[in-house]
Amino acid sequence: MSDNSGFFERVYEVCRKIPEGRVTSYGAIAKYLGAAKSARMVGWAMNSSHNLEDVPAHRVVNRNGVLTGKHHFGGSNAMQQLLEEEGVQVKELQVLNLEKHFWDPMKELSREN
DNA sequence: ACTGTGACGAGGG
DNA sequence: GCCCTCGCCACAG
Repeated sequence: MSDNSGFFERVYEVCRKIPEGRVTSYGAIAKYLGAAKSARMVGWAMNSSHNLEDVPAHRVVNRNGVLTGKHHFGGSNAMQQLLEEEGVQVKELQVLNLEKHFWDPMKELSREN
């Protein structure tokens, strides 16, 4: 834990901080890590975190609010299912009321919390 | 050491 | 307003 030796570990940590019923974008996480241009790396990091149950990758969607990574969740709509179970409305792999469910790490983690 | 990749994002046509 | 292209940067082979 806290093995911030690599960029990936950073992503994992932020993902774990995502509260239930909330979603964030790869770009938001990347920006929080100081690498806004490495949004792609965030998603890729999730690929490695795929084995880690501590990382709720299903709460991470793209800027469009689309469950882009659902394809990596086992090929089923497990990702959408999980989000709906948490109270996030999802329609056709797209999160409804994204702004309402959006969770900004920079904003939320920036505060005292 | 080098190249390719990749669950994105922003910009341009 | 939608579709396409480019950029980007850390990690794996």
